[in-house]
Amino acid sequence: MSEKPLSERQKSILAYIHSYTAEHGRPPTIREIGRAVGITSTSVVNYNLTRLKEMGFLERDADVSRGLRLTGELAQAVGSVQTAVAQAISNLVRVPLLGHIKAGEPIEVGHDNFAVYDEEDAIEVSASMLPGRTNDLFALRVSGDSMIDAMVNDGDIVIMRQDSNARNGDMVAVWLSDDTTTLKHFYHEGDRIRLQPANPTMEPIYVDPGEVQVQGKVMLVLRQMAN
Amino acid sequence: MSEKPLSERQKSILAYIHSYTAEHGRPPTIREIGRAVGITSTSVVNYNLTRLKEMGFLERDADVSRGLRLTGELAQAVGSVQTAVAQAISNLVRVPLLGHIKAGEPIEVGHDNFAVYDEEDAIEVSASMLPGRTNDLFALRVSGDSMIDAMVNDGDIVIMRQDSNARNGDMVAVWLSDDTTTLKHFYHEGDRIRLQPANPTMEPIYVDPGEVQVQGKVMLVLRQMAN
DNA sequence: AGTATACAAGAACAGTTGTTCGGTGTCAAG
DNA sequence: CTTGACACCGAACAACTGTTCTTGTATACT
Repeated sequence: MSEKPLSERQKSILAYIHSYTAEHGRPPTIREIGRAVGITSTSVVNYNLTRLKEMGFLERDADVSRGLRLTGELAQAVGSVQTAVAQAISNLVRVPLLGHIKAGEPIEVGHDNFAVYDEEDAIEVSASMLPGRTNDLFALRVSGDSMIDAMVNDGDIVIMRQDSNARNGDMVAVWLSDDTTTLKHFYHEGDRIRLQPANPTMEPIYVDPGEVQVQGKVMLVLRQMAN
Repeated sequence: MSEKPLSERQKSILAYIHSYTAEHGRPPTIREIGRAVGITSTSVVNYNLTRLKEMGFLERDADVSRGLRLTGELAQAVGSVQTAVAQAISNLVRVPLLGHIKAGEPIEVGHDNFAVYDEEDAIEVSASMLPGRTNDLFALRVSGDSMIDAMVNDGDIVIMRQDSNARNGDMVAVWLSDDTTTLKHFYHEGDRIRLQPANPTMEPIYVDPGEVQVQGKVMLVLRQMAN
């Protein structure tokens, strides 16, 4: 009995209930439906509503004005929506993809406005993976193989937080005085700085504090394998 | 005029409209409000509704049953919500974090039901980074340094698609006959298989098709640098 | 033909619902 | 004390709304 296809009339009734509810915040009356779909008699609307209810498309509260509500799609989208939206939106961070990071160049940060929500080039990540503030984050795409000692490949995306003060253990993007940019673990050791590659088989390098300029702190590395 | 505090009665009216709408998918009638708040006369409810409307807490459609709707919070949460939900949810993929991947062990996949939406251990990623189906994805945390030749570090998270048929160029998780699991680029070459490390400085290995078992296809690698 | 079923239309009914109007009590300003 | 704004109550009204009943049409099946 549930295999019968919906008639055009029933489809437009469902569509009208959907749009009307979305627009007015309440379900339409039987006569409003009839007027919209082109039915002069309320009984015909009622007939089709009963049919649609039997097919499971909507629920009805007897003897209650506007006592109908769509099941599934919209019922959830109106009923339990505030929680779903709150969770989904609050857990989703949109990080602008601002440029590239290459070995021989400083990091190019196009504009300094990080509160971007409608950009096309952006990376969406769960907020649970990015602790702290989420408004001073930006993403860069790695160009070239020069970062392989940091376990970062060509094409990888690094999400960074703009911060010129690094703490011990942080992985930072540093611009060295020899015009190279690398990603290394940062350690203050007395009057010099140890830059430790992420790859444990590789040796650290030691530099003077004046030779390094911390461009930002790496928060997350993303690598897409398939497109 | 807008600085007057809400009376207890008005606050409970607003609360009732909110909860009633969330529960039934339609605004309450004047008499339903009166019954809930403890007002016997419909005119008093109407009086307070007019007052609340003047204060900007709700809108009213004259001469329409249930013709009231909360402004702000709920009006948005009901009106423009389906688009927000559609965007937020459709762009957000929740990948279950099923276990660990180590060098000396096959991949352990706890349960074979991937349609997990309420698990605690899950990774949320933008759907734009995960092409194709999103229901047969799972995530594994890498243990140990055995994957450094695949540019994958200890603690990294790999998101994989369950797929035993690999195509040339795919990065796959393979279980070799010597009881090691590695991540390599997969290439069919005649009657043997070439497994190419992601690190371009490392040499490939060649194996017989019978010696490899493809556990899945790597879609994404995640590395959290800071917690 | 006869029958059953799905679909549709119009009318009428009864309960619901927003609105309005007269009246009451309180409280502070004039 | 009087006045008026404010909050409230009860009742009545007219319009709205869901339901039901009767009738009609078209199609398929026996």
